[in-house]
Amino acid sequence: MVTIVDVAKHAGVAPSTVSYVLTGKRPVSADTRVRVRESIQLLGYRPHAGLSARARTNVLALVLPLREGVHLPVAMRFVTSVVTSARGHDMDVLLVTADQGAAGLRALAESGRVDGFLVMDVELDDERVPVLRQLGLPSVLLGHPAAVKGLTCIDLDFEAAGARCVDHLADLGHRNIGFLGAPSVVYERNTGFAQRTLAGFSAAAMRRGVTSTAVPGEHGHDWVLAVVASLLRELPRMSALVVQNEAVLGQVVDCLRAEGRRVPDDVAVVAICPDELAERLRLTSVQLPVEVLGRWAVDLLMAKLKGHQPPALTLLPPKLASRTGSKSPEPRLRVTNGVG
Amino acid sequence: MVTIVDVAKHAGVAPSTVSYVLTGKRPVSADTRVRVRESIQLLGYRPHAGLSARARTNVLALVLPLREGVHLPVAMRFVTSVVTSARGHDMDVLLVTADQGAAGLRALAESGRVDGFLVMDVELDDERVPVLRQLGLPSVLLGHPAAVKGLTCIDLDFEAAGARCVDHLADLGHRNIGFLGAPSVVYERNTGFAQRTLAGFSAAAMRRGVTSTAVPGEHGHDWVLAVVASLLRELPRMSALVVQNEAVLGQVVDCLRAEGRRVPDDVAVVAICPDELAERLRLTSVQLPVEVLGRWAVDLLMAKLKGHQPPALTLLPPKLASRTGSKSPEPRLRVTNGVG
DNA sequence: GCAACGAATCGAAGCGCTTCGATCGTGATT
DNA sequence: AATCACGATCGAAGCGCTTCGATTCGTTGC
Repeated sequence: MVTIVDVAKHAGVAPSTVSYVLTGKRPVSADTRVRVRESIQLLGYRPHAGLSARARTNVLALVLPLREGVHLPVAMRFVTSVVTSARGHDMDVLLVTADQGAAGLRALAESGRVDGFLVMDVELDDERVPVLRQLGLPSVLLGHPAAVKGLTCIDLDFEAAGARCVDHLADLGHRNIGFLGAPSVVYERNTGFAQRTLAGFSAAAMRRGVTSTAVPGEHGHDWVLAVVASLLRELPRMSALVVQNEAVLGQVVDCLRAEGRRVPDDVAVVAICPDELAERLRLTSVQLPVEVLGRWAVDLLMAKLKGHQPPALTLLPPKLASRTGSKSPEPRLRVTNGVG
Repeated sequence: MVTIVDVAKHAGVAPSTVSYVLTGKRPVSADTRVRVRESIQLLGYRPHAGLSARARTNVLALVLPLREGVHLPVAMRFVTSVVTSARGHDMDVLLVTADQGAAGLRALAESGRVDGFLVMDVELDDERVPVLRQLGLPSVLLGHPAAVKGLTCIDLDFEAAGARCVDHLADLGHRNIGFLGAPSVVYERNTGFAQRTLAGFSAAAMRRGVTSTAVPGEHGHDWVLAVVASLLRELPRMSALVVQNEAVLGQVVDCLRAEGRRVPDDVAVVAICPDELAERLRLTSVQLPVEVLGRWAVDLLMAKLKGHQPPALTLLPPKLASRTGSKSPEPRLRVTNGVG
């Protein structure tokens, strides 16, 4: 390993002089500066990251707490999208999955190992937000807390998404609509997307004069059975169900059928999930545009790195894809090409 | 800022003892350990990683060149597996997707940003291998080059996998077997898994006296059509086809059907791919145990970080899952729970 | 011609942490 | 009882880098 001392020796100066050439914290004569630069080049010296490191690392941190209730396949779609986008900007991605919370963020920022942060799974009152605000590094949130001032956030408009489901179903004549959401831990954590969807759903139900019930959706087959049963008990005339829970979506449909309800004839199911999943199960859905969100988030971060100041909040309007009428033939494998 | 010295003073021990409690590199009596832990807790001490050159960064680099022919969904399954395993060892993952080759590896190692390397998409004569050998940092290859001495590699035994497909089909009486492989760029790069599978396939075909033809499988619907047509032309009596190409697998089956061949009645298709995909298409397959490989790779790397010297090459025996006989009902969503 | 000045550079003392040889108690072995 | 062995702990020497007071040395002002 080439150290600053090696460079100093080679250039015939003191290590501190090399340091000053690197940091520019004290004036160095043009002559010496050139000589030191040459030695650095020649020896292939790279300052040890974390100590000097005011230089760009070309690494962005994707902070993704892998905690209970996070649906891994969907999370990984985000990762894929972020990684491929980052690649287009010549950036690598540090996947920070250990949840050390705000302290972890600060430590990472101070260690100088990354150029910026992409933060996922944001809670309404997230403890990491104040830290992000005062941090020297730029950051973008995938999802948004209650107060977004001074931040840069991008998210699907989940409130509108929840409302959109109700409106769609109410337009079709449904008067009793259930809502099966994320696992309860997600609500207990006050995770933004879950709370907002529910709020949008509830408000729209009230506005449209629709009777509704909402329940969280725990994982595990027995739980799903119980949850579906309780929905049917609480809302006997339930003719439509909105599901925001990728992990149990398929099981929910199965359970409804096991209870003797035809889907979608007896119970119309609308999912809020990535398109592919809804496509496979042939369910009407509000699309969760994972790829767009991931790419956009990276673009926003790169813009901030270049010194721009993008808007505090970018909300994508929800899009509903109706899949009731046309019973397509056997679902087909969606083919994704490798990256060229 | 709370330093290790503060903790040591508070606990009434030497700083080195605190360090040993933290790293576990030397035994510390249970009594002392508890006391030190309490002081750490009480003072809110957070070790400042990255200051000392020898400090662990708790980051492992997952080197995954995102180049043509790499199938992203499968690659991301590896990433998922690696990330969740790494999480269990309190490690984060730096996803290095930029293909700067050997130079990039060296730069990364010298920058001191990672503790070790996990290298994917390994070629038979990979330029990165000599660098990995002389690097100070431990590394594990997912896949293996021609010469593995001094390395640590883990891989599915693709040669056996190729042979296994032939044996299975030959046992069923097939005498004309096609092989549809990865895109041709993958072979041109001399990527290990592709070359080995083909070698195993060919050798087994010869051994069993089976007529065979092998073609690479480019992406894009028109290409697939052309490739399938050419296979049927070259091997008119082809009654079985081995496919090692996740990206076009579904299309291949579609094209065969479009050509009037029933699958599996006229043409038995055996895939080499992750189980889930084969399950969805209801195809017999040799399983590509992505999750196991990823987890095992991380375990190997952690073992090396602890100073152990695992075997140079670990090969997983291929497992064939037969899915012909039982036509299961409508494919069901495979549910994966979030991480708890 | 000599002191004062300031830019350029040096040397050494840290930074917080790891690591290694040394030391200090034990209990077990002769 | 003296010795040994060994686990637990300490002290000090680094690690690569920054930082700051000190030291040059060529200018300038008088």
